[in-house]
Amino acid sequence: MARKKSETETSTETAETTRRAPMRDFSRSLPMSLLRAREAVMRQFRPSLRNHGLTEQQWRILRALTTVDAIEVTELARVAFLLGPSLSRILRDLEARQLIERRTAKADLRRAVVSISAKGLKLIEAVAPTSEAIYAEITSRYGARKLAELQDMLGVLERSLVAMEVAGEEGGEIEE
Amino acid sequence: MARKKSETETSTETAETTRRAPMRDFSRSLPMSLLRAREAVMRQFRPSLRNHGLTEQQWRILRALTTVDAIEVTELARVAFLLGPSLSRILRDLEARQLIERRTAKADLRRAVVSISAKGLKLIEAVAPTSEAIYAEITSRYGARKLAELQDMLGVLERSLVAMEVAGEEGGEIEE
DNA sequence: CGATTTCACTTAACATGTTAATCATCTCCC
DNA sequence: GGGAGATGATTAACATGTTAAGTGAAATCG
Repeated sequence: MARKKSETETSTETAETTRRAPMRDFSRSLPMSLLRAREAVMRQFRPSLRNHGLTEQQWRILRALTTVDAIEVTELARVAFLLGPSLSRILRDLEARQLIERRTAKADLRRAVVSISAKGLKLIEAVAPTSEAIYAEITSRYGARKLAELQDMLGVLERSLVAMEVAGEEGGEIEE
Repeated sequence: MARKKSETETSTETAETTRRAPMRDFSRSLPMSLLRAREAVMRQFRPSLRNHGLTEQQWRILRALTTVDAIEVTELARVAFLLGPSLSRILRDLEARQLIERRTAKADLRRAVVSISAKGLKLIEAVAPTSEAIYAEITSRYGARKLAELQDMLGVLERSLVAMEVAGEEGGEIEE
């Protein structure tokens, strides 16, 4: 079905009639909804970050570092929601740009402790006003109450999915 | 502030007390909430896709192709929510694996038209049951009603952000 | 102790995200 | 109809996502 070549049309747009309707189910899936929403949000921030020579992830790391004195790499990965390998690379670059400082823990030579540098702090302070203005604009447009509600629902979703993972492993997957 | 070395502690976990509280604001931002929620969802699907040799994006493309007879590359990018360069690479690989077919439009030699192959369809049919089971499980755990509401809210957010972009450009950024 | 295992982090390898540049075609307008 | 500009698609270059493997140090247990 849906094979008709649309003879009543001007023909430069073949299949224009064929594709409109049946795609809905797919593009309305939960992963796609989340992806598009997040992309729409980040599209607001990226230009400003880019003007300051920062990627989204680099910003996340520096932003997280401003809230602590110092932090171990693994914990930083958890907080900034980055995988170890990504974090490793980014920290190498940020250190080369002298935006962060890294030292090894005295008690455990495996662990590295990271903190933001003065230069890094200055950069953050340069970006923050724009970022906060954008965030405020988003909040105002969407509604502060609704935004809080949305984030609550996202949190609940996240937790129910974590519970789902646990339930799927309780048999004993020790098959290495 | 918050510089005390925690002399009352066993000292292997320096800064353990320093970092718990002050991180909240950051990790509760809207982009982080969306990112974590989406990751929690995708974590459910990735293993199954991986078992069938598909990445998330390859699956999105094939899944989109099942809903149309054929589709132009640009339109496919829009529907599968991928940027052109990513799509280009993935289509090259999927074509090499004979999961899709590609031909050039007769009316406009710039345009390429893509469709799923029999082999691709078979693959989709092999993956779909597991995917749908997972989706059903998510729906059941989170609640169908709440899920629909969440997706509505995400859609509203997306649209209000698009409106925001337009508003930010209406002065005339003709500065090349 | 000392071998084995675990742990923190890094590298490696490949796939995708992101922006800019390139290439071929197509449109439009004179 | 021919040249300037627009358009569809790809390629290039760099950053990150993702999984597996590697490396060195610490914990564990015999």
